[in-house]
Amino acid sequence: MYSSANVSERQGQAPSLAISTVIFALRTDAASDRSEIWLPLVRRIRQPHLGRWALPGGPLDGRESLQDAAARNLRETTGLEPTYLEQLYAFGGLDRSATQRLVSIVYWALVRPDQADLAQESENVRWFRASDVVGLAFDHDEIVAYALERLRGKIEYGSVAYHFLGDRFTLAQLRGVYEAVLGRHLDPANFRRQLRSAKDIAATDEVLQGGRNRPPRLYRYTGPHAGRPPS
Amino acid sequence: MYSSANVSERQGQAPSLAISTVIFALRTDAASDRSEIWLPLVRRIRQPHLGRWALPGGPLDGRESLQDAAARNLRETTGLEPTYLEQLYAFGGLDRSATQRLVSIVYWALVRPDQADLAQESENVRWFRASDVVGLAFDHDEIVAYALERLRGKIEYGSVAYHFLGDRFTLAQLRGVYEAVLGRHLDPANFRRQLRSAKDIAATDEVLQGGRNRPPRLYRYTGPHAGRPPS
DNA sequence: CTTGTTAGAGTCAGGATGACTATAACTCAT
DNA sequence: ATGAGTTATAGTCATCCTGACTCTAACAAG
Repeated sequence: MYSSANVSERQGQAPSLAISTVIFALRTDAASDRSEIWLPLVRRIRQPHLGRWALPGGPLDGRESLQDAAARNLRETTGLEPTYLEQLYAFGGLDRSATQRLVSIVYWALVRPDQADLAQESENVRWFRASDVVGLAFDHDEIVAYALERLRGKIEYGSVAYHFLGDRFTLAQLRGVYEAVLGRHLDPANFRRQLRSAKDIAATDEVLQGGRNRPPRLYRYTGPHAGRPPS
Repeated sequence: MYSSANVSERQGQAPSLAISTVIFALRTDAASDRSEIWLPLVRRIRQPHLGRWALPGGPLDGRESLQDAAARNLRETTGLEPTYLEQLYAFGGLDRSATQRLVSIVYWALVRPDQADLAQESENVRWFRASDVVGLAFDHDEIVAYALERLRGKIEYGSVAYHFLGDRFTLAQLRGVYEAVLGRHLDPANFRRQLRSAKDIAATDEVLQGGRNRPPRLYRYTGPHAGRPPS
Protein backbone atom coordinates (compact mmCIF):
# COMPACT_ATOMS: atom_id res chain seq x y z
CA MET A 1 0.00 0.00 0.00
CA TYR A 2 1.55 3.23 -1.10
CA SER A 3 -0.34 5.39 1.36
CA SER A 4 -2.35 4.98 4.49
CA ALA A 5 -4.13 8.32 4.17
CA ASN A 6 -7.90 8.18 4.07
CA VAL A 7 -10.65 10.70 3.89
CA SER A 8 -11.01 11.33 7.59
CA GLU A 9 -7.29 11.72 8.13
CA ARG A 10 -6.88 14.40 5.50
CA GLN A 11 -9.94 16.43 6.35
CA GLY A 12 -8.02 18.96 8.33
CA GLN A 13 -5.14 19.38 5.89
CA ALA A 14 -4.97 22.32 3.54
CA PRO A 15 -5.51 21.20 -0.08
CA SER A 16 -2.45 20.82 -2.30
CA LEU A 17 -2.29 23.14 -5.27
CA ALA A 18 -0.96 22.02 -8.65
CA ILE A 19 -0.79 23.40 -12.17
CA SER A 20 -1.41 21.23 -15.23
CA THR A 21 -1.35 22.12 -18.91
CA VAL A 22 -3.19 20.71 -21.91
CA ILE A 23 -0.96 21.26 -24.95
CA PHE A 24 -2.71 21.08 -28.29
CA ALA A 25 -0.82 20.88 -31.57
CA LEU A 26 -1.81 20.27 -35.16
CA ARG A 27 -0.41 17.32 -37.05
CA THR A 28 -1.11 16.53 -40.68
CA ASP A 29 -1.89 12.89 -41.26
CA ALA A 30 0.40 11.75 -44.06
CA ALA A 31 -2.12 9.27 -45.46
CA SER A 32 -5.33 11.25 -45.59
CA ASP A 33 -3.61 14.65 -45.77
CA ARG A 34 -6.01 15.92 -43.12
CA SER A 35 -5.14 17.89 -40.02
CA GLU A 36 -5.64 16.42 -36.57
CA ILE A 37 -5.30 17.59 -32.98
CA TRP A 38 -2.55 15.96 -30.94
CA LEU A 39 -1.27 16.48 -27.41
CA PRO A 40 1.76 15.34 -25.40
CA LEU A 41 1.36 13.32 -22.22
CA VAL A 42 3.88 12.30 -19.59
CA ARG A 43 4.15 8.93 -17.89
CA ARG A 44 3.76 9.06 -14.13
CA ILE A 45 6.90 7.94 -12.33
CA ARG A 46 5.40 7.77 -8.86
CA GLN A 47 2.26 6.78 -7.04
CA PRO A 48 -0.62 7.21 -7.37
CA HIS A 49 -1.31 6.00 -10.91
CA LEU A 50 2.32 4.99 -11.43
CA GLY A 51 3.04 4.21 -15.07
CA ARG A 52 -0.13 5.78 -16.47
CA TRP A 53 -0.19 8.72 -18.85
CA ALA A 54 -1.11 12.13 -17.47
CA LEU A 55 -1.13 15.80 -18.32
CA PRO A 56 2.17 17.59 -17.75
CA GLY A 57 2.14 19.50 -14.50
CA GLY A 58 3.26 19.65 -10.93
CA PRO A 59 2.89 21.48 -7.63
CA LEU A 60 2.77 25.26 -7.72
CA ASP A 61 5.99 26.83 -6.60
CA GLY A 62 5.58 29.83 -4.30
CA ARG A 63 7.73 31.99 -6.52
CA GLU A 64 5.81 31.49 -9.78
CA SER A 65 2.67 33.04 -11.14
CA LEU A 66 0.07 30.55 -12.40
CA GLN A 67 0.80 31.50 -16.00
CA ASP A 68 4.55 31.07 -15.50
CA ALA A 69 4.06 27.65 -13.98
CA ALA A 70 1.99 26.58 -16.96
CA ALA A 71 4.63 27.93 -19.32
CA ARG A 72 7.20 25.89 -17.44
CA ASN A 73 5.11 22.75 -17.87
CA LEU A 74 5.13 23.43 -21.58
CA ARG A 75 8.86 24.08 -21.69
CA GLU A 76 9.86 21.09 -19.61
CA THR A 77 7.78 18.52 -21.47
CA THR A 78 8.19 19.77 -25.04
CA GLY A 79 11.06 22.25 -25.02
CA LEU A 80 8.72 24.82 -26.55
CA GLU A 81 7.97 28.43 -25.73
CA PRO A 82 4.29 29.33 -25.46
CA THR A 83 2.58 31.23 -28.26
CA TYR A 84 -0.91 30.83 -26.87
CA LEU A 85 -1.55 30.00 -23.24
CA GLU A 86 -4.78 30.54 -21.37
CA GLN A 87 -6.38 29.37 -18.17
CA LEU A 88 -8.92 26.60 -18.65
CA TYR A 89 -10.50 25.80 -15.31
CA ALA A 90 -9.72 25.02 -11.68
CA PHE A 91 -10.62 21.44 -10.76
CA GLY A 92 -11.14 20.78 -7.08
CA GLY A 93 -13.48 17.85 -6.51
CA LEU A 94 -13.00 15.96 -3.26
CA ASP A 95 -12.19 12.63 -4.88
CA ARG A 96 -9.76 13.64 -7.62
CA SER A 97 -6.85 11.86 -5.98
CA ALA A 98 -6.90 8.89 -3.65
CA THR A 99 -3.93 10.06 -1.62
CA GLN A 100 -4.56 13.74 -0.97
CA ARG A 101 -6.96 16.62 -1.43
CA LEU A 102 -5.73 18.12 -4.68
CA VAL A 103 -6.79 21.31 -6.44
CA SER A 104 -5.47 21.65 -10.01
CA ILE A 105 -5.53 24.87 -11.97
CA VAL A 106 -5.37 23.77 -15.60
CA TYR A 107 -4.09 25.82 -18.53
CA TRP A 108 -4.29 25.06 -22.23
CA ALA A 109 -1.73 25.93 -24.88
CA LEU A 110 -1.64 25.91 -28.66
CA VAL A 111 1.58 25.23 -30.56
CA ARG A 112 2.36 25.39 -34.25
CA PRO A 113 3.20 22.33 -36.34
CA ASP A 114 6.78 23.44 -36.92
CA GLN A 115 7.19 23.71 -33.15
CA ALA A 116 5.53 20.36 -32.56
CA ASP A 117 7.98 18.69 -34.94
CA LEU A 118 10.84 19.98 -32.80
CA ALA A 119 9.33 18.70 -29.59
CA GLN A 120 11.24 15.84 -28.01
CA GLU A 121 9.65 12.49 -27.43
CA SER A 122 11.10 10.06 -24.95
CA GLU A 123 10.30 7.02 -22.87
CA ASN A 124 8.15 9.14 -20.59
CA VAL A 125 6.85 11.79 -23.00
CA ARG A 126 4.70 10.77 -25.94
CA TRP A 127 2.22 12.45 -28.28
CA PHE A 128 -1.32 11.14 -28.69
CA ARG A 129 -4.20 11.89 -30.99
CA ALA A 130 -6.67 13.96 -28.95
CA SER A 131 -9.59 11.81 -30.02
CA ASP A 132 -7.78 8.69 -28.78
CA VAL A 133 -6.87 9.64 -25.23
CA VAL A 134 -8.55 7.41 -22.69
CA GLY A 135 -7.47 5.84 -19.45
CA LEU A 136 -5.36 8.74 -18.20
CA ALA A 137 -4.41 9.18 -14.58
CA PHE A 138 -6.69 11.01 -12.12
CA ASP A 139 -9.58 12.83 -13.83
CA HIS A 140 -7.44 13.85 -16.79
CA ASP A 141 -9.75 12.17 -19.30
CA GLU A 142 -12.47 14.62 -18.37
CA ILE A 143 -10.08 17.55 -18.33
CA VAL A 144 -8.95 16.81 -21.89
CA ALA A 145 -12.56 16.43 -23.01
CA TYR A 146 -13.42 19.76 -21.42
CA ALA A 147 -10.42 21.44 -23.04
CA LEU A 148 -11.50 20.17 -26.47
CA GLU A 149 -14.98 21.49 -25.84
CA ARG A 150 -13.61 24.91 -24.97
CA LEU A 151 -11.35 24.83 -28.01
CA ARG A 152 -14.35 24.22 -30.22
CA GLY A 153 -16.24 27.03 -28.56
CA LYS A 154 -13.40 29.48 -28.91
CA ILE A 155 -12.54 28.76 -32.51
CA GLU A 156 -15.96 29.73 -33.80
CA TYR A 157 -15.99 33.02 -32.03
CA GLY A 158 -12.47 34.19 -31.76
CA SER A 159 -8.99 34.30 -33.07
CA VAL A 160 -7.42 31.13 -31.70
CA ALA A 161 -7.13 29.23 -34.98
CA TYR A 162 -4.16 31.27 -36.20
CA HIS A 163 -2.08 30.20 -33.22
CA PHE A 164 -1.98 26.67 -34.59
CA LEU A 165 -0.15 27.91 -37.68
CA GLY A 166 3.06 29.69 -38.58
CA ASP A 167 3.20 33.35 -39.54
CA ARG A 168 2.45 32.57 -43.20
CA PHE A 169 -0.31 30.17 -44.14
CA THR A 170 -2.75 29.37 -46.91
CA LEU A 171 -6.48 29.53 -46.52
CA ALA A 172 -6.63 25.77 -47.10
CA GLN A 173 -4.34 25.26 -44.10
CA LEU A 174 -6.46 27.53 -41.96
CA ARG A 175 -9.57 25.72 -43.11
CA GLY A 176 -7.86 22.48 -42.13
CA VAL A 177 -7.54 23.81 -38.58
CA TYR A 178 -11.22 24.63 -38.43
CA GLU A 179 -12.19 21.27 -39.85
CA ALA A 180 -9.94 19.41 -37.42
CA VAL A 181 -11.32 21.26 -34.42
CA LEU A 182 -14.97 21.36 -35.43
CA GLY A 183 -14.94 17.88 -36.89
CA ARG A 184 -16.92 18.72 -40.02
CA HIS A 185 -16.30 19.73 -43.60
CA LEU A 186 -16.38 23.41 -44.53
CA ASP A 187 -17.04 24.77 -48.02
CA PRO A 188 -13.78 26.27 -49.36
CA ALA A 189 -15.48 29.09 -51.23
CA ASN A 190 -17.66 30.20 -48.32
CA PHE A 191 -14.74 29.89 -45.91
CA ARG A 192 -12.72 32.20 -48.12
CA ARG A 193 -15.49 34.76 -48.25
CA GLN A 194 -15.85 34.86 -44.48
CA LEU A 195 -12.15 35.43 -43.93
CA ARG A 196 -11.97 38.29 -46.37
CA SER A 197 -14.23 40.24 -44.02
CA ALA A 198 -12.27 39.15 -40.92
CA LYS A 199 -10.19 42.20 -40.13
CA ASP A 200 -7.06 40.75 -38.55
CA ILE A 201 -6.05 38.59 -41.50
CA ALA A 202 -4.17 40.06 -44.46
CA ALA A 203 -3.08 38.70 -47.81
CA THR A 204 0.62 38.79 -48.61
CA ASP A 205 2.03 39.10 -52.12
CA GLU A 206 3.55 35.64 -51.92
CA VAL A 207 2.22 32.29 -53.02
CA LEU A 208 3.16 28.82 -51.86
CA GLN A 209 5.10 27.07 -54.62
CA GLY A 210 5.79 23.38 -54.89
CA GLY A 211 2.33 21.89 -54.56
CA ARG A 212 0.86 19.83 -57.35
CA ASN A 213 -1.95 22.29 -58.16
CA ARG A 214 -2.48 26.00 -58.59
CA PRO A 215 -0.25 27.76 -56.04
CA PRO A 216 -2.30 29.27 -53.21
CA ARG A 217 -1.73 32.75 -51.85
CA LEU A 218 -0.15 33.10 -48.41
CA TYR A 219 -1.88 35.06 -45.64
CA ARG A 220 -0.73 36.65 -42.43
CA TYR A 221 -2.40 37.11 -39.03
CA THR A 222 -2.16 40.70 -37.86
CA GLY A 223 -4.21 40.62 -34.63
CA PRO A 224 -3.10 40.39 -30.99
CA HIS A 225 -0.69 37.53 -30.55
CA ALA A 226 -1.25 35.94 -27.15
CA GLY A 227 -4.23 35.16 -24.98
CA ARG A 228 -3.55 36.40 -21.50
CA PRO A 229 -6.55 37.43 -19.42
CA PRO A 230 -6.13 38.52 -15.76
CA SER A 231 -3.29 37.42 -13.50
CA MET B 1 3.37 46.48 11.60
CA TYR B 2 0.93 43.66 11.15
CA SER B 3 3.41 41.31 9.51
CA SER B 4 7.10 41.00 9.00
CA ALA B 5 6.82 38.65 6.04
CA ASN B 6 8.50 39.79 2.87
CA VAL B 7 9.00 38.33 -0.55
CA SER B 8 12.17 36.40 0.18
CA GLU B 9 10.81 34.91 3.39
CA ARG B 10 7.70 33.50 1.77
CA GLN B 11 9.34 32.14 -1.35
CA GLY B 12 9.52 28.64 0.00
CA GLN B 13 6.02 28.52 1.44
CA ALA B 14 3.19 26.82 -0.39
CA PRO B 15 0.63 29.37 -1.62
CA SER B 16 -2.55 29.82 0.39
CA LEU B 17 -5.75 28.90 -1.38
CA ALA B 18 -8.96 30.87 -0.95
CA ILE B 19 -12.40 30.98 -2.54
CA SER B 20 -14.20 34.26 -3.23
CA THR B 21 -17.59 34.89 -4.77
CA VAL B 22 -18.99 37.76 -6.80
CA ILE B 23 -22.73 37.91 -6.14
CA PHE B 24 -24.75 39.81 -8.70
CA ALA B 25 -28.37 40.80 -8.12
CA LEU B 26 -30.83 42.97 -9.96
CA ARG B 27 -32.37 45.99 -8.28
CA THR B 28 -34.96 48.27 -9.78
CA ASP B 29 -34.20 51.91 -9.25
CA ALA B 30 -37.38 53.45 -7.84
CA ALA B 31 -36.82 56.82 -9.50
CA SER B 32 -35.95 55.90 -13.07
CA ASP B 33 -37.71 52.52 -12.97
CA ARG B 34 -34.68 50.96 -14.61
CA SER B 35 -32.90 47.79 -13.55
CA GLU B 36 -29.35 47.89 -12.24
CA ILE B 37 -26.73 45.37 -11.17
CA TRP B 38 -25.82 45.34 -7.48
CA LEU B 39 -23.51 43.18 -5.41
CA PRO B 40 -22.87 42.66 -1.66
CA LEU B 41 -19.46 43.31 -0.16
CA VAL B 42 -18.10 42.56 3.29
CA ARG B 43 -15.94 44.83 5.40
CA ARG B 44 -12.58 43.36 6.31
CA ILE B 45 -12.17 42.87 10.04
CA ARG B 46 -8.47 42.04 9.99
CA GLN B 47 -5.25 43.00 8.29
CA PRO B 48 -4.34 43.46 5.55
CA HIS B 49 -6.76 46.08 4.21
CA LEU B 50 -8.59 46.27 7.56
CA GLY B 51 -11.83 48.20 7.23
CA ARG B 52 -11.99 48.14 3.45
CA TRP B 53 -14.73 46.47 1.45
CA ALA B 54 -13.98 43.14 -0.19
CA LEU B 55 -15.61 40.20 -1.92
CA PRO B 56 -17.06 37.58 0.40
CA GLY B 57 -14.73 34.62 0.73
CA GLY B 58 -12.24 32.79 2.84
CA PRO B 59 -9.70 29.99 2.91
CA LEU B 60 -10.66 26.70 1.32
CA ASP B 61 -11.55 24.08 3.84
CA GLY B 62 -10.17 20.62 3.10
CA ARG B 63 -13.59 19.04 3.34
CA GLU B 64 -15.36 21.24 0.81
CA SER B 65 -15.49 21.18 -2.96
CA LEU B 66 -14.78 24.50 -4.65
CA GLN B 67 -18.42 24.90 -5.59
CA ASP B 68 -19.58 24.15 -2.06
CA ALA B 69 -17.20 26.71 -0.61
CA ALA B 70 -18.55 29.35 -2.99
CA ALA B 71 -22.11 28.42 -2.03
CA ARG B 72 -21.13 28.84 1.59
CA ASN B 73 -19.77 32.32 0.87
CA LEU B 74 -23.12 33.17 -0.63
CA ARG B 75 -25.07 31.71 2.27
CA GLU B 76 -23.00 33.30 5.00
CA THR B 77 -23.03 36.82 3.60
CA THR B 78 -26.57 37.01 2.27
CA GLY B 79 -28.46 34.07 3.76
CA LEU B 80 -29.36 32.99 0.22
CA GLU B 81 -29.22 29.66 -1.53
CA PRO B 82 -27.54 29.67 -4.94
CA THR B 83 -29.65 29.48 -8.10
CA TYR B 84 -26.78 30.16 -10.46
CA LEU B 85 -23.17 29.63 -9.46
CA GLU B 86 -20.26 29.23 -11.82
CA GLN B 87 -16.50 29.42 -11.64
CA LEU B 88 -15.09 32.70 -12.91
CA TYR B 89 -11.30 32.50 -12.83
CA ALA B 90 -8.35 31.57 -10.64
CA PHE B 91 -6.27 34.62 -9.71
CA GLY B 92 -2.73 33.91 -8.64
CA GLY B 93 -0.44 36.86 -9.31
CA LEU B 94 2.59 37.15 -7.06
CA ASP B 95 1.66 40.54 -5.61
CA ARG B 96 -2.03 40.10 -4.86
CA SER B 97 -1.50 40.30 -1.13
CA ALA B 98 1.28 42.03 0.77
CA THR B 99 1.38 39.46 3.55
CA GLN B 100 1.29 36.09 1.80
CA ARG B 101 1.28 34.33 -1.52
CA LEU B 102 -2.45 33.97 -2.18
CA VAL B 103 -4.28 32.09 -4.92
CA SER B 104 -8.00 32.85 -5.12
CA ILE B 105 -10.47 30.78 -7.09
CA VAL B 106 -13.36 33.12 -7.75
CA TYR B 107 -16.97 32.13 -8.43
CA TRP B 108 -19.84 34.30 -9.55
CA ALA B 109 -23.49 33.93 -8.59
CA LEU B 110 -26.76 35.40 -9.78
CA VAL B 111 -29.67 35.94 -7.40
CA ARG B 112 -33.23 37.03 -8.04
CA PRO B 113 -34.64 40.36 -6.84
CA ASP B 114 -37.04 38.70 -4.40
CA GLN B 115 -34.05 36.90 -2.88
CA ALA B 116 -31.96 40.05 -2.81
CA ASP B 117 -34.69 41.84 -0.87
CA LEU B 118 -34.49 39.16 1.83
CA ALA B 119 -30.72 39.43 2.12
CA GLN B 120 -29.52 40.88 5.41
CA GLU B 121 -27.47 44.03 5.51
CA SER B 122 -25.39 44.85 8.54
CA GLU B 123 -22.49 46.93 9.73
CA ASN B 124 -20.09 44.70 7.84
CA VAL B 125 -22.24 43.62 4.88
CA ARG B 126 -23.54 46.19 2.45
CA TRP B 127 -24.84 46.24 -1.13
CA PHE B 128 -23.26 48.43 -3.80
CA ARG B 129 -24.11 49.38 -7.35
CA ALA B 130 -21.76 47.35 -9.56
CA SER B 131 -20.82 50.40 -11.61
CA ASP B 132 -19.80 52.24 -8.43
CA VAL B 133 -17.41 49.79 -6.83
CA VAL B 134 -13.91 51.19 -6.53
CA GLY B 135 -11.22 51.04 -3.89
CA LEU B 136 -11.84 47.47 -2.77
CA ALA B 137 -9.28 45.43 -0.90
CA PHE B 138 -6.61 43.41 -2.72
CA ASP B 139 -7.21 43.19 -6.51
CA HIS B 140 -10.96 42.91 -6.06
CA ASP B 141 -11.66 45.96 -8.24
CA GLU B 142 -10.24 44.08 -11.21
CA ILE B 143 -12.02 40.88 -10.28
CA VAL B 144 -15.40 42.64 -10.23
CA ALA B 145 -14.63 44.30 -13.56
CA TYR B 146 -13.71 40.95 -15.06
CA ALA B 147 -16.86 39.34 -13.67
CA LEU B 148 -19.00 42.07 -15.27
CA GLU B 149 -17.22 41.52 -18.56
CA ARG B 150 -17.93 37.80 -18.41
CA LEU B 151 -21.54 38.49 -17.46
CA ARG B 152 -21.94 40.63 -20.55
CA GLY B 153 -20.36 37.97 -22.70
CA LYS B 154 -22.54 35.21 -21.31
CA ILE B 155 -25.84 37.02 -21.51
CA GLU B 156 -25.63 37.49 -25.26
CA TYR B 157 -24.91 33.89 -25.94
CA GLY B 158 -26.56 31.87 -23.28
CA SER B 159 -29.27 31.44 -20.76
CA VAL B 160 -28.02 33.35 -17.75
CA ALA B 161 -30.49 36.23 -17.90
CA TYR B 162 -33.39 34.15 -16.54
CA HIS B 163 -31.52 33.46 -13.32
CA PHE B 164 -31.85 37.11 -12.35
CA LEU B 165 -35.64 36.76 -12.31
CA GLY B 166 -38.32 34.75 -10.54
CA ASP B 167 -40.07 31.81 -12.13
CA ARG B 168 -42.68 34.06 -13.75
CA PHE B 169 -41.65 37.23 -15.53
CA THR B 170 -42.74 39.59 -18.26
CA LEU B 171 -40.74 40.21 -21.39
CA ALA B 172 -40.25 43.82 -20.30
CA GLN B 173 -38.61 42.58 -17.10
CA LEU B 174 -36.36 40.26 -19.04
CA ARG B 175 -35.49 43.05 -21.41
CA GLY B 176 -34.63 45.17 -18.39
CA VAL B 177 -32.07 42.54 -17.38
CA TYR B 178 -30.46 42.63 -20.80
CA GLU B 179 -30.41 46.42 -20.84
CA ALA B 180 -28.90 46.60 -17.36
CA VAL B 181 -26.16 44.14 -18.22
CA LEU B 182 -25.39 45.32 -21.72
CA GLY B 183 -25.80 48.99 -20.88
CA ARG B 184 -27.79 49.89 -23.96
CA HIS B 185 -31.39 50.23 -25.06
CA LEU B 186 -33.03 47.31 -26.86
CA ASP B 187 -36.01 47.58 -29.17
CA PRO B 188 -39.02 45.96 -27.42
CA ALA B 189 -40.52 44.56 -30.63
CA ASN B 190 -37.29 42.99 -31.87
CA PHE B 191 -36.52 41.65 -28.41
CA ARG B 192 -39.88 39.93 -28.33
CA ARG B 193 -39.35 38.38 -31.73
CA GLN B 194 -35.99 36.93 -30.75
CA LEU B 195 -37.36 35.33 -27.60
CA ARG B 196 -40.21 33.66 -29.39
CA SER B 197 -37.64 31.56 -31.22
CA ALA B 198 -35.63 30.88 -28.04
CA LYS B 199 -36.66 27.36 -27.16
CA ASP B 200 -36.37 27.29 -23.38
CA ILE B 201 -38.83 30.09 -22.73
CA ALA B 202 -42.56 29.46 -22.71
CA ALA B 203 -45.61 31.68 -22.40
CA THR B 204 -47.99 31.01 -19.54
CA ASP B 205 -51.72 31.73 -19.67
CA GLU B 206 -51.40 34.37 -16.97
CA VAL B 207 -50.93 38.10 -17.22
CA LEU B 208 -49.52 40.54 -14.72
CA GLN B 209 -52.37 42.68 -13.35
CA GLY B 210 -52.08 45.92 -11.46
CA GLY B 211 -49.90 47.97 -13.74
CA ARG B 212 -51.16 51.20 -15.22
CA ASN B 213 -51.10 49.96 -18.84
CA ARG B 214 -52.09 46.95 -20.84
CA PRO B 215 -51.33 43.87 -18.70
CA PRO B 216 -48.33 41.96 -20.05
CA ARG B 217 -48.25 38.19 -20.40
CA LEU B 218 -46.09 36.20 -17.98
CA TYR B 219 -43.42 33.82 -19.25
CA ARG B 220 -41.56 30.91 -17.75
CA TYR B 221 -38.02 29.61 -18.18
CA THR B 222 -37.99 25.89 -18.92
CA GLY B 223 -34.28 25.23 -19.55
CA PRO B 224 -31.62 23.76 -17.26
CA HIS B 225 -31.66 25.57 -13.96
CA ALA B 226 -28.10 25.84 -12.72
CA GLY B 227 -24.74 26.41 -14.31
CA ARG B 228 -22.39 23.77 -13.05
CA PRO B 229 -19.51 22.81 -15.32
CA PRO B 230 -16.86 20.29 -14.17
CA SER B 231 -15.91 19.70 -10.56
C1' DC C 1 -64.61 59.26 -23.39
C1' DT C 2 -60.25 61.16 -24.42
C1' DT C 3 -55.32 60.89 -23.58
C1' DG C 4 -51.10 58.58 -22.48
C1' DT C 5 -48.58 54.46 -22.15
C1' DT C 6 -47.17 49.90 -22.82
C1' DA C 7 -48.14 45.17 -25.19
C1' DG C 8 -47.69 42.85 -29.12
C1' DA C 9 -47.92 41.98 -34.32
C1' DG C 10 -46.27 43.14 -38.73
C1' DT C 11 -43.28 45.32 -42.63
C1' DC C 12 -39.07 46.25 -45.10
C1' DA C 13 -34.25 46.76 -46.48
C1' DG C 14 -29.54 45.22 -45.67
C1' DG C 15 -26.21 41.84 -44.35
C1' DA C 16 -24.71 37.16 -43.49
C1' DT C 17 -25.01 32.24 -44.69
C1' DG C 18 -25.19 27.72 -47.19
C1' DA C 19 -25.39 25.44 -51.59
C1' DC C 20 -23.85 25.70 -55.88
C1' DT C 21 -21.56 26.98 -60.57
C1' DA C 22 -17.83 28.64 -63.29
C1' DT C 23 -13.23 29.80 -64.46
C1' DA C 24 -8.09 30.10 -63.56
C1' DA C 25 -3.68 28.01 -62.72
C1' DC C 26 -0.98 24.51 -61.82
C1' DT C 27 1.13 19.20 -62.12
C1' DC C 28 1.30 14.84 -64.04
C1' DA C 29 0.60 11.00 -67.15
C1' DT C 30 0.44 9.85 -71.86
C1' DA D 1 2.63 18.87 -76.46
C1' DT D 2 -1.82 17.81 -74.81
C1' DG D 3 -5.50 16.48 -72.08
C1' DA D 4 -6.95 14.94 -67.36
C1' DG D 5 -7.14 15.85 -62.58
C1' DT D 6 -6.94 18.96 -58.75
C1' DT D 7 -7.08 23.03 -56.16
C1' DA D 8 -7.62 28.29 -56.05
C1' DT D 9 -10.66 31.89 -56.46
C1' DA D 10 -14.73 34.47 -58.01
C1' DG D 11 -19.45 34.80 -58.45
C1' DT D 12 -24.71 33.66 -58.11
C1' DC D 13 -28.93 32.87 -55.69
C1' DA D 14 -32.31 31.79 -52.20
C1' DT D 15 -32.87 31.94 -47.31
C1' DC D 16 -32.43 33.54 -42.68
C1' DC D 17 -31.43 37.01 -39.20
C1' DT D 18 -31.26 41.77 -37.73
C1' DG D 19 -32.28 46.64 -36.85
C1' DA D 20 -35.45 50.32 -37.70
C1' DC D 21 -39.85 51.32 -38.04
C1' DT D 22 -45.19 51.41 -38.18
C1' DC D 23 -49.60 50.00 -36.59
C1' DT D 24 -53.21 48.31 -33.58
C1' DA D 25 -54.79 46.42 -28.91
C1' DA D 26 -55.59 46.97 -24.09
C1' DC D 27 -55.27 48.99 -20.07
C1' DA D 28 -55.33 53.35 -16.22
C1' DA D 29 -56.15 58.02 -15.14
C1' DG D 30 -58.24 62.24 -15.69
